[in-house]
Amino acid sequence: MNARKTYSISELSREFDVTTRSIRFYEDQGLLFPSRRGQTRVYSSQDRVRLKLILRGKRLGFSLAETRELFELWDETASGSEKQLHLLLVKIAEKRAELEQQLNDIAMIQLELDSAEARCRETLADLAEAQPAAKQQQTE
Amino acid sequence: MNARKTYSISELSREFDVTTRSIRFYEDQGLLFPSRRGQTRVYSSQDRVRLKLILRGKRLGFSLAETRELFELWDETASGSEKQLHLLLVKIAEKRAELEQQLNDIAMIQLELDSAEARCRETLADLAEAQPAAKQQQTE
DNA sequence: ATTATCCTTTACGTAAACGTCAACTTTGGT
DNA sequence: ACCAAAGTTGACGTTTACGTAAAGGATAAT
Repeated sequence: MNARKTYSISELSREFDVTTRSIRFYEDQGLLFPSRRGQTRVYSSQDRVRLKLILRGKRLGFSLAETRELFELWDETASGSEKQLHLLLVKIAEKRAELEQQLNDIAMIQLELDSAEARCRETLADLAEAQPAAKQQQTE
Repeated sequence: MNARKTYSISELSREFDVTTRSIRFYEDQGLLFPSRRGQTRVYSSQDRVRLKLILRGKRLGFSLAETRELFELWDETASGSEKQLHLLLVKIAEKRAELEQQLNDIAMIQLELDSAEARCRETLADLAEAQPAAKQQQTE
């Protein structure tokens, strides 16, 4: 029922634009556990989702260790004791806080970019005025 | 007119919770240019702003090299040729795109956290039902 | 004057996240 | 049967972003 397609390492490599070396490294670090056909790695759609999450985390500056920790806590959820579950809730709250901080940072940097762009365009306008109609691109 | 306070390296270190080692390293890498009183570094409020930007960038996973590049382009803006200015606009657009991607990533991860938390709470509820009133904290 | 506290440079060490061979094995296609 | 393509396991190299002394100069307080 759950999309039972499987993937080779190079398929995933191409799809997510990441080297096979990296994918194997993530496995080394305990983030992925593909099954094997002979000695060849076979990735399930679950593995694929995990890889997607790893890369998403990376783009946000999460370390592989952090991501792995979350994976582990998540995996324990099924059989988790009450303590484990509360711990996971705490971790989730922590991540939420981090993301809030990042949203804040992004908003601030966007403001910086706004003003940088404005100043940049002003300077360009000044140049255009001092040196009128030198080549007239699509200024309009 | 522009808040002319100055800062020592340890002041900045405390304010932003970053080691003096790091601050000096950022200078090494061409991100900061404090003036000197004798051989002691003296940071202006401009330098302080830059440090803030550096750290903000770091939290978003920007490398020091990337941040430095932006600083350099920005510094060139004042005396910039048309080409330089257009280049800066391009870079600004690139950064905007990155930030968009990050916003996307954050939104996705927030969804993941939502569902993780929900499942976690469900499991906890199930436990509470199977093992009723064992210690009754503030479940309500 | 003498601690104590900052600050400095120089230099070597390190952890994370891969890149880059090298040296095989496996496998699908002709 | 055979070759090229894809996959495998080491093992060592590299970059980034600092940590960690080591050895000494400058300054403020006692």
